[in-house]
Amino acid sequence: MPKPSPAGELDSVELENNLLSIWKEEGAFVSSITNRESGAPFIFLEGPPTANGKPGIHHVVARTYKDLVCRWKTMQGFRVERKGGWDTHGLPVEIEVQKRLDLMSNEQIEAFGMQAFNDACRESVWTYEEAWREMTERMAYWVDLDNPYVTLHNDYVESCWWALKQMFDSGLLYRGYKVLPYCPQTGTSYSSHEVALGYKEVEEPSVYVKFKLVDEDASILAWTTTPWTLPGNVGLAVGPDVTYIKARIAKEAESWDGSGGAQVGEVVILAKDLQKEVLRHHVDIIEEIKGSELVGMAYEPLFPDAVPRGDSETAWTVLSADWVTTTDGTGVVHTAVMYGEDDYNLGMEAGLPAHHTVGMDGNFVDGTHPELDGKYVKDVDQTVIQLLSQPGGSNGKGPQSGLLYREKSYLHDYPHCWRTDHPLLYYAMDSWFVKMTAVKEKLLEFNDQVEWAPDWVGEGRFGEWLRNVKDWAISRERYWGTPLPVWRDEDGNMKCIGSIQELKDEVAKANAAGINNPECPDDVDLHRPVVDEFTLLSDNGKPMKREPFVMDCWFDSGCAPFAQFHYPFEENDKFTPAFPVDYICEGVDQTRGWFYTLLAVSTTVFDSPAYKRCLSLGLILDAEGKKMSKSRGNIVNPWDHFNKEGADATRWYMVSAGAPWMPLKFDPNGVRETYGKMFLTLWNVYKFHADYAALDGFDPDAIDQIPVAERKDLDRWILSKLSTVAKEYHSDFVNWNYHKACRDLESFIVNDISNWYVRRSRRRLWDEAESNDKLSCQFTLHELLTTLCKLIAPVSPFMVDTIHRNLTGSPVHLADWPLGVPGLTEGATSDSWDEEAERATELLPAQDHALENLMELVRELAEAGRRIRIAEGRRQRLPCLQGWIVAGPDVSIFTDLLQEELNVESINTELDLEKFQQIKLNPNFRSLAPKARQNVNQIAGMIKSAENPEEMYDQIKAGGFMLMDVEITVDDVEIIREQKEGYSAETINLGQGDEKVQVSLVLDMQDTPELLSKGLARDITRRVQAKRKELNLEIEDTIELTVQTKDAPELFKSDMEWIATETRASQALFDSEENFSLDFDSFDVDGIKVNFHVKRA
RNA sequence: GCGCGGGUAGCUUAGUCGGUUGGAGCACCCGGCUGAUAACCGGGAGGUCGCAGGUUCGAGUCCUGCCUCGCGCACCA
Repeated sequence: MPKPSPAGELDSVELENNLLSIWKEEGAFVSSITNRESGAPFIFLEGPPTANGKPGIHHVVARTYKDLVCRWKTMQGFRVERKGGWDTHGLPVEIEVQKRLDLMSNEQIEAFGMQAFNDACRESVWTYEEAWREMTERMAYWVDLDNPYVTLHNDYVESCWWALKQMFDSGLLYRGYKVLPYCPQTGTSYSSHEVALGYKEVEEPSVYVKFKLVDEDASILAWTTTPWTLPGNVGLAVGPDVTYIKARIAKEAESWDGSGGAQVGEVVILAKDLQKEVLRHHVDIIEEIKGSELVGMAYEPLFPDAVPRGDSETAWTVLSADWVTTTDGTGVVHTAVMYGEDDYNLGMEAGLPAHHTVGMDGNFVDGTHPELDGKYVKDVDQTVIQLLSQPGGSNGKGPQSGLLYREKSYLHDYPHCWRTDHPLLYYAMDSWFVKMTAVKEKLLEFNDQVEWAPDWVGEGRFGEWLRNVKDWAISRERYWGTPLPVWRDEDGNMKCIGSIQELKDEVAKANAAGINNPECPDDVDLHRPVVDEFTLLSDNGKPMKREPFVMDCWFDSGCAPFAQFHYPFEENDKFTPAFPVDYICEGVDQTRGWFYTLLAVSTTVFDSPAYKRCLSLGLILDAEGKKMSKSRGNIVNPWDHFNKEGADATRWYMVSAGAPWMPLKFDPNGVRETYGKMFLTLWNVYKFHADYAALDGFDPDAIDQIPVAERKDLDRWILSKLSTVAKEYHSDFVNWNYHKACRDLESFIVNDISNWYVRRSRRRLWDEAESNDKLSCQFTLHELLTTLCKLIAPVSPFMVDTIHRNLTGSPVHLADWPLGVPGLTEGATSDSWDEEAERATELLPAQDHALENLMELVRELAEAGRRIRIAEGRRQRLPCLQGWIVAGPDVSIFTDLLQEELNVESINTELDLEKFQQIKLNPNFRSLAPKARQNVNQIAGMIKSAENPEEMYDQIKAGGFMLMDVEITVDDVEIIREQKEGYSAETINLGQGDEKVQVSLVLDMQDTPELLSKGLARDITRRVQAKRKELNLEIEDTIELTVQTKDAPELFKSDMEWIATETRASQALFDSEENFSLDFDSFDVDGIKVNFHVKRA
């Protein structure tokens, strides 16, 4: 190791920028990996961000946690390769481009040209790549951005195709006709995780409609919140076990809002439980009927021309469905086969006609009703209501009062398009699915194997999702994405293509059969429209066209574990040992996103989990607790902090502010605090060491190192504490409690190292002569700092690298974790994550708990002394003649230290407790309560208010002491010692339970001429030192000092000499007369005026 | 509506198995200390521990209900 050079002044931004260029020059990131060539692999997988949005502070949070775990594992000896990644497909990209090119419909895009449109998308995804790269580098997130995986690359897409083919071959990929949330504006359906992005609360008209029975003069009431689905009605569903009533309107309603109504004498049928909710008329109940008795009854279609009956026998009849409840509506569910999932399933089961009354454009198809045809469904709610309300109703077969019973506005959350805000329509359509329901048990089983942080995300939120798993709708009626590689002929024969080679072969086969295909080169672009141009040949010799869909872009990212390596087409040796991955980390919003799609793909393709550990991060909010979003304009720009406090402070703040999974309220002031407290303090501790080490030519490799056992108690104490803190820090890391680790370490640096160890050691290094004591201190600081650097490095990698390099000559990122390098041990695996703590702690200095406890007491005593002085009005610089420490453990090894801290001439241990103390008894509820039961409070009161506690305690010790028939033993009371009145003393309590210690400090308050002289000397010295600093004098400069005091206590010669030495005065003149001079400074001490003058010698 | 996680001083938060006096930091006020930094130390002020019940000798902590915020889920018609 080289000898340290002086630290210099801190400019954290400059320091970090310097390091960034050094790292770049050295290839630091790469060498941190090659350095661990022989280590066990630890596999991290980067969740790909999309670069068509600007990076914000929330990305810095996620990248910090990714980085810190990877750096930590690297230091532990693992080989941690980190490939970057970009998510480049999907609707967000298309929408962005559509906005820019003003192409707001599919027709417009196709008119513009699919190739040109996709070219624009391909370009758009890199809009902010540079910004991402700069942010990533500046924050020191070490990830390979020069060789990332990119979801739009042919290699990546080919791997996705391969995965789809695996699903296709195992029957998990299927084409279905299903009701899906569909946006007529973007012309595409959505998967459940996309739908979840767009729920909005809206108020809409809901209607109660009469369905006139064919064979009876009565109507069944049904309710719907989507009047536009009524023309498509082909059935009514009732619960077989629900009780319904047949009721006759008895008299006119008293008041009536809106349209609809009923005449006296009309008969309606609805669930008994909902009568009060629904009916606005007084009715006579004719009879009660079971739902099952209603089944099979026929009713008049509302819009007779809208849906052709076909060969359905059940159309427009009452059907039975056990999911019907009476929580809302009428207990009768209006069923429009094409516009509801339950409706569709019931319709298929019961044989209802499946006919669309609404087109893909969201408009009613011709032939529905003259007043509705061609109109957009959401625009004609009122028209539907009017048609129903007219006399006889929309079909003319209803009662004079019409077919509308009531309308009511209804407030509910309804899904909207997450890109265009357009309300989604549930719409039956062709779509492709992955049969996730078939592997549900596997999903649950694999999820159980994942170590989730926090565990409730895995068990609760994610587990819940998996238990309700639905088939994954993966096709999109869009342009920019991985094309669905399935070709289909007119008979429904299909082929799924799993590679470029296979595509080429099939194209060649088709060409041979006379189909005129465009060329299909090795680098054929695996995107639309290129792949659409190919017509393949089915086994029956018929032409097959590609199913015109692209994949849900979440499917792409779900393929990342293998597609990043172009598996199985190349780099097989890379993928196999890297799966499942060890660690992923993303925002909790990815639970249903990436966390799910990874598992979905790995389960269906590899029958395996995709990741072993998942850290799910909380959302990031602004300082007011509001979610950060572009629209609110409350996004914090990371550069505001990178350029001010630096990335170290920003990262440390984010990690220490709270548990990773808790929402983080990002407070810019918190970053400033972290900088001021943690990093400035660390720097000054380092500076203290480095400056003196440089001055003294300290050599950390010197052979005459002083063994820890031979160093001062103060040194042994701080080193012991270092071990204790480091172990705790490590174990917090293992348990994902990074916030706790960082908070404790910060407190150690500020309170223990800086405010106690360094402050108490300052004079040791001032000593210009070489001494064992000074060396002990230097070695101790050296060891402290180098260990701290290693502990801090994963979280905040900059400053500690500078420090480590200066102190040891090598970068901290190649250093070993102070608690061991299990990744390097023979036969290690990444799963030994938890086991290393045990094996490697002997690397740290020896722990001495007794010494740590003793120092704790000493520090408490020092604080108690200050409190006593304040209470007595005795200033700190005026020494006390003597002090007594009463009771407690032997603190004699720290007597000198205490004398200095307390400014007491001599500290004595006093054995005669009685002299200063009296005792008090306090009840110990924990042991008293079980036997005293309800009398505990009375007994406690008696103990507390004992007139003579000493006597009572003696009786208790003697045994058989009873209070309210309960025997009180020594365990039931706690002895509190407090000072007797009239003493300048303070009692402190330390420890808990049996280890509880009470120690008192008593200070002598008398004044003597010697004490007054010493006190005055200290005050003068302090003022002169301040003046020296004010005059910008160097530490080694000497001065000429003049001091004038009048009516002051006598200043003894020895104290004058002391002042001169302390202030480096080559000449010191003490004058008891006041000769005012303008350039003299003056101050008051205990009512005495002191004038002084400092001049550089 | 259902599920998960929060609600503790003006702000950020700790609080173990229920134990009687709920700790810190920031900010504020007073004092002290300092050749020690944006530091440090002591003291003060600041708390209906979201609300209401319950269990208990005793509840921030356990139970029930409610309010509220966030997230997730949900077309239940």
